[in-house]
Parts: sequence; C-alpha cells; structure tokens
Amino acid sequence: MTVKLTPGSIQALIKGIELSNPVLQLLKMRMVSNTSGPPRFRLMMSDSRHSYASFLLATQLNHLPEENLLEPNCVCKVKKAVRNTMSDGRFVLVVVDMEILHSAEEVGGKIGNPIPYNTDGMTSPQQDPDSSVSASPPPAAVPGPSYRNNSSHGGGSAGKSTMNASPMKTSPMKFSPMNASPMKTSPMKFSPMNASPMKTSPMKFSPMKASPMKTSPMKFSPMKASSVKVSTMEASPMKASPMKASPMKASPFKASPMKFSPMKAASTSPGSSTKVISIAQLNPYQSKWTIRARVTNKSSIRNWSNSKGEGKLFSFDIVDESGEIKITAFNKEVDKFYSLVEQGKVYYITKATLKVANKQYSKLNNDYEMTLHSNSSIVPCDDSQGIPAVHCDFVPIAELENRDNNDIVDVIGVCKSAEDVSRITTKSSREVSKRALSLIDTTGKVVTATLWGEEAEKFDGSGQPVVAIKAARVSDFGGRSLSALFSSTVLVNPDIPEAFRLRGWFDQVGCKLNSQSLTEMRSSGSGAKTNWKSLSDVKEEHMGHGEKADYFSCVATVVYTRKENCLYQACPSDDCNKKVIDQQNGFYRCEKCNREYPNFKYRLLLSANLADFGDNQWVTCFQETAEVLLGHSAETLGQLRDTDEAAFDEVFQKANFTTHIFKNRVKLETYNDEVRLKVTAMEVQPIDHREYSRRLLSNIRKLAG
DNA sequence: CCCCCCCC
Repeated sequence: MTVKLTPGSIQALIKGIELSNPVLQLLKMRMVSNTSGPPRFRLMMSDSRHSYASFLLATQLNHLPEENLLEPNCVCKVKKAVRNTMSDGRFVLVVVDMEILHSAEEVGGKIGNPIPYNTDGMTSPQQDPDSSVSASPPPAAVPGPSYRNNSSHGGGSAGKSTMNASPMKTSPMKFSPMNASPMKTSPMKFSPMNASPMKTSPMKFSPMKASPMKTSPMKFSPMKASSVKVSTMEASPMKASPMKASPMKASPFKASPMKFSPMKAASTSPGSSTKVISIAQLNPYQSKWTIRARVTNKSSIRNWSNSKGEGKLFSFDIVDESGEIKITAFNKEVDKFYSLVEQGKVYYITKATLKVANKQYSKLNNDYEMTLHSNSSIVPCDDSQGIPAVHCDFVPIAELENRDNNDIVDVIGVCKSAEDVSRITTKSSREVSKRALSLIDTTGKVVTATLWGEEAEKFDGSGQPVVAIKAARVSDFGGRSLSALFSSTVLVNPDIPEAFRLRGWFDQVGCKLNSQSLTEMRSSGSGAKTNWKSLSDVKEEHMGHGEKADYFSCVATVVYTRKENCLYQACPSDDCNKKVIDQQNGFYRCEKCNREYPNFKYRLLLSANLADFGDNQWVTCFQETAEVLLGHSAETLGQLRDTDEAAFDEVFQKANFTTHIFKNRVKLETYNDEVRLKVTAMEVQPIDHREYSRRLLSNIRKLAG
C-alpha cells in the first residue's frame, strides 16, 4: 500500500518548529527498562527523508507498544511531541500523543530510503557550555554499544515481543539503563514547551474521581447531561461576595489577585536555567525542572503515628494541559506550604522528589507522585493560560437517586441544617469527628452529606451557607446519602455562579419548601439499613422462624381490612391499653390496673390483608399504624361507628387499594396448636414514588444480573 | 515518611 509520510518533519521537530500532526513511520523500537516505574520505549522514527533514533514514548502511551499496536513499520500521526535538550545539546523528542494510522502489517516495510538525521552543524538555541554536539558524530556514524539491555532487570527487554530483535546501534544517547548515572548527574535540559495546545488529550482520567476533565466534551456521557457545569474561567469576577468567607477554604475558585510575573517567578526558582516543562514529562531521573500547574484538590492536614514514627502531612493534586500528579508535603513542608497552596490556583513548582506512585492509593493518572522537601519551591503564578480550570460537574440532588452506590460526584446545595460535631469510634478503634449536613438544591430534594475529621470540626453551618463538595461519595445509607472522602474538597460559599444562583433561590423559594430528603433519617428498629423484602421473600426465606423476630420493609397494597372488631374500648390510663370490661353501670373495669374508670378510650386493632406482586399476607396493625391506613384517629372512628355507620364503612372502602411502605415484625407463633406467621406492622409510611421507582429499578438491575 | 475513606 502507498502511505505518505511528512518529509522534513523530523528536521522541523528537532529544530523546534511547530508542526501540525506530522505522519511518521516507526522503524525500530526498544524498551528501556527502569529499575523502578514503568518501562520507557525508545523509538526510531522516519519521515521517509530522515530517520531519527532519539524519540522517547511518553509513558502514558505505553499501552500502544504493550498492546502491540505500535510496532516497527507502522505509520503514526504524531499529535504532540516535546523536544528536550540533553546536557550535550542533543535532542530527545518525547512523543506525548500519537495515533496509529496504519498497522505494521498494512504497511509491510520501510517507506522510502530515509537517511539518519545529522545533527552536525545545527545551532542549538540554548547551548550548554558542556555541549559536545560538535564533538559528537552523527548518530548513524556511531555504532555504539550505548543501548544495552539491563540484564539484571528481569531479563530486560528481551522478553518483550514488541521489541525489535536487532539491537539499535545507532544511538548517540547516553541513555543506557546499565548506566543510570548520566541521567542523574547530568540531568536533561528542557527546551521551552511547545506552546500549541494539545489537539487531543492523551490522558485518561479516572472515572472514579471527579476531575476537571470530567467535563471534557470528549468524555461527556449522557448520564451527566443534566449536570451543571461550572468552570473557574466562567466564575463571577465579583470582588465582594455577599456571603461570608469560608472558614475552611475561602473562594478557592477565585483567580489570584497576586501579581507575580511568570518571568520573575521563574527566575526566583532555584536554578534559573530551569525551564517550564509539563507534568507528563516528569520522571525521577531529572531534578532540574519547573512545572506550572493548577491545584485541583487540596487535603486538610493529617497527623499520623505508626511504628516508624509520627508526623503530619497534607497533599494536593495539580493539573496542567498534559496531565495530573499528586504532591505530598510532610512536617516542615506542611508549615511552609499549607497556607500558600490554595485550591484552584496556579503555581510554579520546582525541586520536588519524584517517586513511583502507589497505584493502590492514587486515583490520578500518573505513574509518579511528588514529595516536597526543604529545597522545593512553590511560587504562585498569575498566568493561568493553557492550564485547565477546575471544573465541578455538579449533580442535581434529585439525580443522586439514580446514582450507584460508591459513585463519586460533585454536589452543591444550601446547608439547610447541620448536626453538631460528634466523635465516633471506627471499627478499627480510631476516633474521628463527624458532622452531617442537610443539603438542598433547586430540585427541592435534600440529601445528608457527612463531613469527617477536621472538616467536620471546622464547619460552620450558621447562616445556611452554600456548600459544594467536589468528589463526594454516594452511599446507600438511609436510602441515599453522601460522604466526604479524604480526597473530597468541601467548599463553603464558593465564589461561583451556581452558588449565587442557589443562594437566591433558597432565600426566596427554597427556604419555604417542605422538602423531601433522599436520606431516611433515624429509621426505627435496629438502625440498620432498610431490609427490603417482597411478601413472597418473607415466606421463601423463612423469616420469623428463628428465636428472635425478624423485621422487613415492603411496599404493599391493602386489599382488605376487617372492620369488625377493629375497635375496642381500652383503659383510659395513659400507659395502659388494656381492653376494659363494660360494667353496664357507667363504669369500665381494667383488669390490669385493677380499677374502674368512668370512661374509656377507643383503640384500633386492625387486621389488614396486604398484597404485592407476588403474594399476600394478613398483617396486624395496632393503633398508630391503623390510624395511618384508615386516615382517621381511633377516637373519630369510634364516634363514627356509633353515630354514622355508612360513613364508618366508607372509611374502610377508601383504605382499600391504597399502597404504602410497611415496616413489619415477623415471628412464628403457635395459636391453638396451629403454627402460623404473625406479622405486625410497626410503621406505615406513604410512598415516595421516586424512591419507589429507584428501588424497582435497582431490583430489576439485580434480576438482570 | 501517608496509604485512613470511617458512624448511625
């Protein structure tokens, strides 16, 4: 097949000339083993005029060779490459984003007769004094041994099927894994980043985390269609917020009013020759770099104590156009940087230690993470051009009903009420503070969101502030609730349009609403999660057959009630409901109290036949539950029965075919030598149809597997 | 150097 490459593009890339999506052919590939961290792939690429062996694949593209998509002879569109200058002046071209246009199989062989690109005589824009460019022969002229495999590292690259079997002997780079020291002792120098915005992001953001990228149009899912998008870029520029400042994280979205010149900041950073590189380019083998990135998530300070010692730490996530990374500060660095680092702001960061991220704990899409040390510097940067904004993908509270347990969501609502802070002990015997907030939004629904630790302690709910929680976790406790995680960010009265809209809505409309909560508060019984059963489940699972009674909740319809004997004359004493005996002399005798009363009170003991889609069941309803079912007090019903039989009958007719949520107690009982299931209604509630639909859906999903 | 995501 005929495939056209982009002749001359290699020279352009090496000279730092901007190019739009050059098409190159991969000639050779070699894995550079790392003793730690992911492998790196080195590529020899051709534009049919020249070949160049000093291409390096950014690790986030490692899946391409690993899935055998990137193989010698394949043709690729290089969507983004970043040029790094080695200390000797030679260039490494880091491929940050690429797309395979034609597979190796399709292409079949080498296109054209590319000659190795000769770097001789070219002028480097920033010559290192130690540069040995002129002393270095062109790559092709050096059949050097510089590219050996690290045999001590699990067989090195030999086992990798994607590797070109023939060793590359053309590289001039001192990049051998056998000799790690050159990388450390003479760190690469980086040329200024290519300023052109990435056409497509090579990053894959974790769906678990509400990252700014969630709002990327590329990743927009229909599920989120009703979500409210708020970007810091769109944030109201109002200086004077009508709301009080957050005691926790004040106006994190507001652009910094500080006037730091980027140039000045760069020059104040240690190593004035250090150039700004992108997060995707960071690796543990170079120490001289500066990155410019936005803080997307800042944790609170946490103390730890274990066998190795104790201390404090905080961490924050940052993002730039190339990727994201987590940064942790310990002890002294906590004191130094905690207040400086603010959610949503952009900083220059230099001299932190890169280490391999423990993927078990990090949800970020980066193989590395950073630790600050005494020489690290963080300098606010006023210029946030090209740095993605922090986006919140707010999910309307009513929509939380449709979310799965453990989903991570951004929410915003007015804090209608807040619990006092309380201390609880976890299962692992740790003490932690907690505080539950009731949040309401314009959907009129309320949800309980729990804050933990310092966040719970410092929260001030007075004045019913607007609260935004970025990356809260959906819980099924009490139906639907939310829990802030360590990785969540709680924002009080954030300076964003949505917060202003909510404030206005709540003050005029929302505060008067008789709102409905998605979170069932303090449900009676053991306090455990609602035990939903269908009536046939109750029988099939032999509920109530044990020593103790069982409890279940069901949605059922009243199909019949026995109006006969549903009322009885009970002892008028407050805490005695014993049936009294009519003495026929105007007095009523209570055997339990052992006395006579001039009066009695009516009480209900109603047998109701309940049915759901699979079965039916006789259930006993005492006073309170029967009053709910019949819609009248026992007293009224007693009067009615004695005065207006037709009206009395009508009450029972009306109760028929009404559907409710029942919370029942079930126990096997023996009565006259007959064993039967005795079911007693403990609680009757009206149906929240949305809740009911949600449960139905959830059941259907379960049935569907 | 942490790595905990909790409770009713």
